[in-house]
Amino acid sequence: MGRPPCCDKIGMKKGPWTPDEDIILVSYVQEHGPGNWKAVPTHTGLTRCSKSCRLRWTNYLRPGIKRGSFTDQEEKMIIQLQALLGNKWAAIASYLPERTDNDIKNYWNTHLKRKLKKLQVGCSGKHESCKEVSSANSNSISRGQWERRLQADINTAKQALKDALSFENKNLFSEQLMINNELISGSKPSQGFSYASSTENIARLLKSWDKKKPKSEESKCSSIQDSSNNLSEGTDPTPSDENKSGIDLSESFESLFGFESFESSTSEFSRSTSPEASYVHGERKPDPNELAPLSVLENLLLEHDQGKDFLNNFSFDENPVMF
DNA sequence: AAATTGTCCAACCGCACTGCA
DNA sequence: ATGCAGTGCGGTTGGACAATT
Repeated sequence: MGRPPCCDKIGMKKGPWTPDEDIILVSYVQEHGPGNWKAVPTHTGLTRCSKSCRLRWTNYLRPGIKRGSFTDQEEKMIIQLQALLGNKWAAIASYLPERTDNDIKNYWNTHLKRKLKKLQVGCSGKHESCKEVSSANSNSISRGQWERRLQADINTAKQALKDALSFENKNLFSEQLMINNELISGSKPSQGFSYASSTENIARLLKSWDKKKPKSEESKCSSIQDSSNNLSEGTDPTPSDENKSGIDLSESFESLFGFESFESSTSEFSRSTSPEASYVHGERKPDPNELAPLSVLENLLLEHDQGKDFLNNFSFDENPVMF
């Protein structure tokens, strides 16, 4: 089966999007909502294929996207979710609603993969877990060992998610929750809010084009702007270089955003971080089956009542990830 | 200063999945 | 049951920029 890709059509433009195109696309989505991408080129006159339009919206123009460096918490989450889910970037991204699957995938490929490899080489089999990983990598691991390792990884990841959902480790999630609550609660008209955010994205883009800044400067600028788009003023979740070097922003979030209860938190979290959250962002259709990632994991987690700080205590040395 | 190498990330490609006629 | 159309997803690429020689 199959059909020729839409991008094969003659006359379709490829390559980087211009601010003009972005504005046209955002205006269209503002008016008609996301979806029916097939109609976008014909309605807007954009010489882009529908797929390109969807991608541009999903990965760049969509409101609520956080750009800039990943926080330690995000990094840990990605590592653990990758261990649990594999390269299911969309599924992983559903737990980090501010990040696109593309972003996470890029981050994994450019940073984490290398980092983890380095660490594995670094410990060069001294550590018990390193031994296992290296032997697994060289295919000399027995099936039993492999299964135990796999089970351990799954348990580890389950624990991570459980802790992530727990009251004690609410920091990262309170941040996400706050953002999504804003979207969900309808404190502002959902479309108006969302697309206003998009307009800001465009404004940012135009600004950077105007200035013709070097790319690095531009992205720094983007981070700042996006942070202000996504969060209350004065709470920049994007780690600057200083933040990377140890300043924990989660505390400031904790002080700013209280939690009602574990139940309400988790249910909110479920809504906010499951693919449905993406729907709120205007990215996807609501699909009952898409509840799967978090619901299944939640069920898994609820089966086990063992609890321990995982995310906060996670270290690469102790938790090598196979890939 | 110029050339080379490395890094990052937006965008593309192609397959898979789903819904519909 | 079948084929088509639309969309989602993961892998890959290419260009811009940064760092190094």
